[in-house]
Amino acid sequence: MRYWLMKSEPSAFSIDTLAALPEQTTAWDGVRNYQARNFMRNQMQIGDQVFFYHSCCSTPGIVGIAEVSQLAYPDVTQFDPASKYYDPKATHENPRWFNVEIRLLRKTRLLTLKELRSYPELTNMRILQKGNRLSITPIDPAEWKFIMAKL
DNA sequence: GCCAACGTTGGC
DNA sequence: GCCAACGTTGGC
Repeated sequence: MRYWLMKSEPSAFSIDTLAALPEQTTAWDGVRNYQARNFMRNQMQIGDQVFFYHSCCSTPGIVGIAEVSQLAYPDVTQFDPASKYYDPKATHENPRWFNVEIRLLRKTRLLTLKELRSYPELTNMRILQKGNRLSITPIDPAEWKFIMAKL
């Protein structure tokens, strides 16, 4: 089993949006970055654990724990001309973009980016590196354990 | 709103 | 295959 961190902008889709859904499950669609896609398509397994992270907000940080509840399948928004995630180069025969589904396990306190930066144990985290923009990043098991103990 | 960093596109 | 231009991300 692997561990991940997945970013979402709360103005678009927050932890509370997820919590309010009937099954507390959502398709992680709209990812248009090849590295992030490859993580979902090639590596994510059902049961993988996920930190849900709020980015692009006044206080970015980890706000919840989720798990992968469905393996990757073609992202339906790439075929929808009305969607802002529409990709004219994608076809049903040869889809470009994939998404997993995740289910909320629980909300947590807000563990801020600032606090993450304060722990020497976490200095190698991808999300703390300068210039990092990747919306899905793997988390080291030791880092996962360390963060869990702080939540 | 600013700006640095990064990814993607497209001309050559 | 290179690289400049452009668009996007995301912290501050």
